[in-house]
Amino acid sequence: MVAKLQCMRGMVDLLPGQTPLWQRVEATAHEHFRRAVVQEIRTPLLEATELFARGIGEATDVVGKEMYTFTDRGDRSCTLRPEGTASVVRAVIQHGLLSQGPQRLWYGGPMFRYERPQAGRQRQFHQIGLELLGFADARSDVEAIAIAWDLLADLGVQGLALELNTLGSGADRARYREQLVAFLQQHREQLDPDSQDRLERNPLRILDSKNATTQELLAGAPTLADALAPESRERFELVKAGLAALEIPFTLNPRLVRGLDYYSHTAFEITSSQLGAQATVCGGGRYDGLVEQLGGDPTPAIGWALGMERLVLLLAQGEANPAPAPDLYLVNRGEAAEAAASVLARQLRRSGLSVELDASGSAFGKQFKRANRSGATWAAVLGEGELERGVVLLQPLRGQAAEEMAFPLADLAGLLERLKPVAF
RNA sequence: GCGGGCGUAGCCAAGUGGUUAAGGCAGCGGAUUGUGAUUCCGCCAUUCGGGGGUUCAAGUCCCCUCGCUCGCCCCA
Repeated sequence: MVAKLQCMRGMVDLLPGQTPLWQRVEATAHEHFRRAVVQEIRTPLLEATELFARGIGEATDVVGKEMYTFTDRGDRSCTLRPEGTASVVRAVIQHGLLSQGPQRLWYGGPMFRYERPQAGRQRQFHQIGLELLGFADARSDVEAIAIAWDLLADLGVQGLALELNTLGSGADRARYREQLVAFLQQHREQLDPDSQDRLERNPLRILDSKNATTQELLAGAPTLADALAPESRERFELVKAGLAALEIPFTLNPRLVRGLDYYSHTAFEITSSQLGAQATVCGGGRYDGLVEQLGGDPTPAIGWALGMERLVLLLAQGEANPAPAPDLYLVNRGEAAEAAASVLARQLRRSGLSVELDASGSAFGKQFKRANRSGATWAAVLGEGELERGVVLLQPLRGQAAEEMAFPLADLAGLLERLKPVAF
């Protein structure tokens, strides 16, 4: 036997039992975006590596070690997108969309990161994301968060928590970064190895460390909140007040530091305790500097990304969807009758019914067995006898009384009238 | 990249060195050549993720490797 082929590590197939749930999530998201007047944008999966290097930040793990990067035949360095924001911003700049005013955009689709897979984390994963570009007001932060919150609530996800923090302006962060590094340098030996490493590369991320002794040490460290300029502080108060006015509950998490470089001011995560180690369902924040950093005019913006796999995990509860039952199962046998059955199946399908046509040519008993198991509401029988009489036999499969009715093949309208109310 | 657990059929699963790898579900064929329940009968792993080794003998022990899984890191 030839060695079995299987999909690559960290890549998964979504089988027919799972796709209905994905479709429901996507349809719900689309509807929420429609109501919020947010338009879809689709960008290529493949981008020049430089886009992510410049946009996300060289110091981040995503860029440093998780990207699917390769050289194409034209010797260009290409990367499979590890997230959506950089591409959206690139497209917006490239096509001058902001000259037409602020943009309210959403995107969806696969993202790629070369990581070790675990619960709620794959190498190819899917995100749905929102980007509001050209909006500076704190109310846009509130609106972005509210859209995510309401979408998740509408889907029926239980046990979610919104965590909120502010990273301040770029100037605030630079100031705080110095204070933090100065403090931590004095206690360098007490830091865990990872945090020591981050002291040079990305010191703010140390705040997020799960190491217990590092966290004890941080208790005495200067806080980001204290380093905020008054305007930044006021801005954050407005965001909190806006969320409170919408009755969206949140908890403040001063250690919430987004991993990607481009965030500023509002940062948030929506998490679930039921997800294991990868608890974040939705993460986002404000990124006022990114558009300019990628070559556009300075533009304030806020956005978030929602992890589809994690969301589906929360909704699935291990339940697989059964195969959908057809409205009608068409039993047929005999050369001429089989040909007529194909025609009939097509006519019925054109009328909107779901019809399973038995193409096996097996004995009637066998076909009926399959008809019954298909879960169909009706069995229709078209054999040589029926064809000669120009009728099709109709039999309800749900009830025990197997009342058979003959309908003229020519009178398709009458047949449909009989079928539709029950077939639904 | 690092650490723990696990790989027997499409799925669940017995088997802890001794002759032919239980069982269940699903599937397929038949009993029933024009009618769906149930039942009954038959079929469905020359092989235990893959490779090497130890042994008279390996699904069972050892090594390597691949994959899955949970966690670290990181993030959605």
